[in-house]
Amino acid sequence: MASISVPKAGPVPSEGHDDPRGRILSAAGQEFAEKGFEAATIRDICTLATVNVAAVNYYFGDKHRLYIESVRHAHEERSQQVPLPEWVDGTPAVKKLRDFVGNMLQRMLGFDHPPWQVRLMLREILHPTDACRELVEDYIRPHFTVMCSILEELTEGEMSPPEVRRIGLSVVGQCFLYRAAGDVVGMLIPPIEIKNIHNPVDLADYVTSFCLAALGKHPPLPIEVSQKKSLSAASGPSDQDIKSN
Amino acid sequence: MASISVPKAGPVPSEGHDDPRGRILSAAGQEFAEKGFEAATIRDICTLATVNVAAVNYYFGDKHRLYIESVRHAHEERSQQVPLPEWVDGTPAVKKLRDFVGNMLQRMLGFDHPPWQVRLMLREILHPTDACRELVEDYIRPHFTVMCSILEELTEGEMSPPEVRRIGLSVVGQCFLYRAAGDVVGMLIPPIEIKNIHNPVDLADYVTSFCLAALGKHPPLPIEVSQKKSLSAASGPSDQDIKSN
DNA sequence: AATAGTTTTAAACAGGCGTTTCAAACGGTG
DNA sequence: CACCGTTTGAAACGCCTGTTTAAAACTATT
Repeated sequence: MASISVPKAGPVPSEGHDDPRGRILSAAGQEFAEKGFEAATIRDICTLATVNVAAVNYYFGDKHRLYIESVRHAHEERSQQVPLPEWVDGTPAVKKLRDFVGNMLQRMLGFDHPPWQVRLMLREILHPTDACRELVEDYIRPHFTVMCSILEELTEGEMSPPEVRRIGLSVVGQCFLYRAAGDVVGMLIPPIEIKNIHNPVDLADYVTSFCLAALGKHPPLPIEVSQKKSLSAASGPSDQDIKSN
Repeated sequence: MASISVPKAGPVPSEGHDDPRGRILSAAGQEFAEKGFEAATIRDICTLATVNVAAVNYYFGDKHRLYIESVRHAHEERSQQVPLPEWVDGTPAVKKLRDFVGNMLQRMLGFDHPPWQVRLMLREILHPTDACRELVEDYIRPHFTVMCSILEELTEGEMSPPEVRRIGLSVVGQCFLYRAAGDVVGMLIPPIEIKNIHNPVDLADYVTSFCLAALGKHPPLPIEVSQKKSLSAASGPSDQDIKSN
C-alpha cells in the first residue's frame, strides 16, 4: 500500500531522517509535549509518524521507554538548537549575564509557539518522572552552573556559593514564570503590554537590570531607555531560533 | 426523569461529612491534583469518597463538570484557609510587601506536602482548561492587584502601572519557581541549603529584600542578618496553615 | 533464483475507561 | 401502611487503550 519506493543508499542508515525510529521519536515528542504521557496514545503517535502501531513495540519495547527516549531526544536536540553563548576572555560579567539571560529566554520561550522539545522538557520539570534526573544532570545543571559562575564573577567574591545560587534561582524564576504560566500571565496583563515589554528582548534587558540593581551593580529601577539600549547593544550570540519540524 | 438537579434548596450541605456531594468533591480534588484530569479515574475517586460510580453522574453529570467544580471548590477553600493579610492605616509599604510575600509563599508552598487545593490550582495554571478563567478572575487577579497596589505605594508614583506589574511578576516568579519546579530545585541545590535558606520564612525575607534592593529602597544584596531580622520582625498575620483533610 | 534475517502489516487480545441502566433502598408525607 | 420523589447499588454497555500475534513484504547475501 504505502511502500516508499526510494531505496536507501547506505547499509543501515539509522540516522537518516526517513528512518522509522526517528520519525516515531519526533512524533512521540510532539504528542507527549502536547497531551502528556497518559493522554497521548500510541495510535496517534504512530499515525503522525506514518508507521504501524506495532512499530513502537518493535523499536522501543513499550510506551514508557518510548517516553524516556523522547525526553532524552528533546534535550539533546534543544542543546544543539540553542547552544550556550561563548565569550572571549575579558568580556565584562555584566554582558555575560545579559547574554545568558537572553539565551535562556530564547531557549525557554522560543518565538511563536515554543518547539515541542521545550514543552516536553517543561512537562518533565513540572511533573518529574524517571526521565527527570538525566534531564537535570545533562541539561539544566550545566546551564545553571554557568550562570552561577557569571554571578560569582560579577559579585567578586562578596557572596557565598549558596547565596550565589539563590540569586541564580531568582533570575531563573523571573524567566520561568513566563514559560510555565504564560497563559495566566497573558490573562493578567493587557495584550498591548505583552507586546511592548513582555517579549524576549525587553525581558532579557529587564531581568538583567533587575538583578544588577538588586546587587548594587547598577542604578535602581526603573531603568531609563538609554541605559536599556546600552545594555542590550552588542549582544553577540543572539536572536535566532531553529524551527522544529 | 433525568434532569440533573445540582444542589438542594438552602445552604449547600457541603459542611457535613456525610453528604456524598462534598465527599466526591474532596476526593476528586485530591485525585485530580495528584494524577491530573486524564489519569485520575472516576472509579478511584468514588472509591476514595466511598460512593458508587454512578454518583458522579448523578451529582455532576460527567467527569469534566466534576473537574470544573473541583477547581472552583479548591480555590474557594484555599481563600478561606489563607486569607489576605489586613493592615491598619499607616502600615509601611515595606512591611506590607514582606507580609504579602510571606502570605503568598505560605499560600503556594504549604508546610509539608502542599494541600491538594494548591496542587490542583497549580495544575490548572500550568495546563489551563475551562476552569482557568474563573480561577484567574476570582483568585489570582485579586491577589495580584493587591501586590501591585503595594508596589505602587512603595515606589510613590515613580513607575507606570505596566512597570509596576512587571515588578510584581518578578516577585511572583521568584516564589513560583519553588512551587512549580520544586523537585528540580531540590535536585539542583544541596539538601542542607534547602533547609537553611530555601524555606518559606527566609525566602520571604530574601525575595522582599531582593525586590527592595532592586528598587533602591534598601541597601544592595547581600543583606546582613541583622537587617533580615528587622525585616521579618512583627510580621502580623503569619505562619500557620490549615491542614487539609 | 533461493535463502535467511529484518522490518512492516492487519488483526486481534485482554483490560480499563466513562457512562448508562434499572431495580432496590430510602425518607418524608398523606 | 401506602404513596412517591429522591438517592443508592450492582451490573452492564460501548469504546478505546497498550500490547501481542503471526503472516506478509522487504533487503541483502548466497
